[in-house]
Amino acid sequence: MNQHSQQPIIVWFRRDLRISDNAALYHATLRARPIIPLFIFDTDIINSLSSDGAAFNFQAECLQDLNEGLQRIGGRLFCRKGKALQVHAKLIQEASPSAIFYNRDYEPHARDRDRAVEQLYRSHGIEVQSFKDHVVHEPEEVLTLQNRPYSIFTPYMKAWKSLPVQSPFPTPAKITVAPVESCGILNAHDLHKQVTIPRPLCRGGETQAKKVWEQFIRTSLASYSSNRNIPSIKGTSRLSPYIRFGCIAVRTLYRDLLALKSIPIEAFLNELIWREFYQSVMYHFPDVLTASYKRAFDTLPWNTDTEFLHRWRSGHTGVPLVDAGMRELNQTGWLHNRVRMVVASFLTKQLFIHWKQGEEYFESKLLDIETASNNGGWQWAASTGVDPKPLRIFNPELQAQKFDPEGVYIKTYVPELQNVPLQHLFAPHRMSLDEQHRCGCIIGKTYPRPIVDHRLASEKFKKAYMQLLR
DNA sequence: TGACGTTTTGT
DNA sequence: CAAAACGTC
Repeated sequence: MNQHSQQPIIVWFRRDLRISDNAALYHATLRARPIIPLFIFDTDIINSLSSDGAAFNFQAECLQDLNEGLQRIGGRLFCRKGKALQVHAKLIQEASPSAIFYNRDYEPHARDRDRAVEQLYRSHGIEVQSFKDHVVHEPEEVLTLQNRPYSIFTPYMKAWKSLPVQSPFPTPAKITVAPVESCGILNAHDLHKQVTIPRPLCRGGETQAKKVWEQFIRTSLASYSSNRNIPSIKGTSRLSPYIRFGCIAVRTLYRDLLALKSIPIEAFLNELIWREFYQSVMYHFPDVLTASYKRAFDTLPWNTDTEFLHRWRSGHTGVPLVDAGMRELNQTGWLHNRVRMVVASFLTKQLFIHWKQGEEYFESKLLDIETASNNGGWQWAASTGVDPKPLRIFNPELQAQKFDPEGVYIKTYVPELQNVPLQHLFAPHRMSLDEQHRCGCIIGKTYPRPIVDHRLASEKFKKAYMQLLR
């Protein structure tokens, strides 16, 4: 081999912390050159992200598992800390790479960063290759007949399903690495991030992700469409933190789903498509990240008082299902999707607080936070986004009756209501004083009175919203 | 992945 | 007459 063929290829891992079905890693191994598997603790991202330390610990677990995976195929992971561009500039000097491979990210700030990095490498005459990996179909691939992006889900979903499917990429059997200095895997403590989430939903890593996915298929997928709405049972896949960090490829999920016979996959598949729909919305309409898609709604008389916001965040609104949800979020870094919709509807349409406030709080707490899905979900909940629907205002009391009929979920997270009889559990403030004393739940004392009246607040929001529609 | 009031249906 | 279906916001 001549000198040139020994020049390594950098595989830059970002949101694809796995060795199986990884487009960039797989394509790099086809070149039969040494590889530098690289992860950067990007100080620009770390400083701007409000994520709880638990998310950084989760990331560290993912990186640990990735390192072990790479070791099994003869390699290892190299980590650096710093501004991405500077880290790359230094690495170019140290390692004289022949190419850099990475998987594409569709967030505006990530695209800016990647453009700058690409320019840097090209200015040194180094090959740059990026790959589709974070989604099954990219924002540029799912377009109308006029080559326009979709802003309505159903036609998007139909177009998405009509596209040809890429098979998963095989896991490399063996790689050779070109060793460089590494700072080791940094967790929340190392990065000076405070951990406030006491019981994170799950541990990170490709190994865990595979187990969770296989168990979901085995035990829960068949009943997904009905059980996914019940927050007290594990009816959903709970894969979202793994998908966010790329511990498992959505390509693999899609292939596994299509291979299933006699299990209905539509409901679950649609959730994957919703995720890609919002990736597409963010990519084509990046302004949604700073303002409502329907701009007029930003002029509604939003409540800027912080007392309600604090009570919502901490789960002390006096509305049992809302409080249970916010406490699940605060304690585990995850929240059941049905309850996400309920707490989001409550913040925006009962407390009349702008969805940006809720989006920001979710970003700070959720292990599974993806900018596109979070933004899309919040704008959906606030009825300010794409995919127009009639104004929907959730009634937390009815939602609880329907989806937590035994009150199991509420009692798990709101121990103050432990002994409240079921017929009062969803509206404990309607108990008589006698009943309150009998079950040891004193409204205004051991559990708050609801901070808003659902009916009044709904009518106020509906009126303001409808006025803008004209 | 609405709520709610009204109409129709099934027993 | 309860439950399902429908229509409207």
